Amino acid sequence: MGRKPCCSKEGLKKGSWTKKEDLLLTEYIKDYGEGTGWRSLPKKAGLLRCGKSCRLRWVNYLKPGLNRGTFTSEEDDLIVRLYTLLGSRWSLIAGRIPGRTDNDIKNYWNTSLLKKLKAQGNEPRIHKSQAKKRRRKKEKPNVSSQINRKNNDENKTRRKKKVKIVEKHNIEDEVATKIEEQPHTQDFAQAVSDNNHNFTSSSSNQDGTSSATSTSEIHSSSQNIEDQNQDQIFEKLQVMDELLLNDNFLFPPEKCIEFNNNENHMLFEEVYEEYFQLVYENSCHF
DNA sequence: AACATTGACAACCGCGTATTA
DNA sequence: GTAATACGCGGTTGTCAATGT
Repeated sequence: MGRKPCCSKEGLKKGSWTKKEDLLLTEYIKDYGEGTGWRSLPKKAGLLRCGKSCRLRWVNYLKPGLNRGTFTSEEDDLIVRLYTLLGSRWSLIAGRIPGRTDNDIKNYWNTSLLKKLKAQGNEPRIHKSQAKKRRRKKEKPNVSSQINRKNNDENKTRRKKKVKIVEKHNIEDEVATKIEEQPHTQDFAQAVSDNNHNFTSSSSNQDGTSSATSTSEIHSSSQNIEDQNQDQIFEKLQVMDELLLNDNFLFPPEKCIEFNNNENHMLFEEVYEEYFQLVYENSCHF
């Protein structure tokens, strides 16, 4: 027994959207907003489409502020680095590139960027913890009832944790709390510095790979320490990623004019800068 | 000119997760 | 506490225009 389809397929239109449909959807969302429920939206808006289809059309094509121009080399670089760290978590990657959607980036990656990188002999490697997650996901058997039960248990725990975080009124407290939760990672800057120190014997090539030099034997013998450092850095990035997913942290400081007079602005700027510093300084080692 | 191939991107599908009844 | 429902994500497919033969 499979899951019920998200909507009845009978009488619903599929395929490319017409201008009229786009207009109906845009007008409806302009009047009532996005939060009215996608499932009921098509009926209310007078569309013969599945709610899912409406959401996709809005998010990927009609939503204001989307950047539909060609990808710049800076964006390419950022996508590669984020992919190396996060794997194919396109929505997370898109969240760091204003104006781009997950679908955009995914398509661009699959059709152009990956080929370009392969041609340069520069195929990115995903950080090992992301690779592990991927394997686990693939191996996971499809037993929905058991999983549902397990999920509900896990949901409960997550909800409790979430409530705990929401109760915190001060973002600074939240940052401090989350950092404290990470063992041996109290000082991000120090960790970056330590990490860089460990890699002083390595040099980044133009193609993004790293190569050992005169102290390669030290590098080799400290493999475990290096792994631990990478894991620590990666854990930090995950914590920061969680923080940056907070609405207040969504875009870079220069894009957040409303934060300019906000007491949290400096904190945001620091977290954001440190996040990207970590991405840039460590992605080639993952 | 006709057909085949390729590339880009829009859209669909199934699944996992979050929320609600 | 549980099952049903809704949402969002990532993988995949479909479509169409551009290019090659």
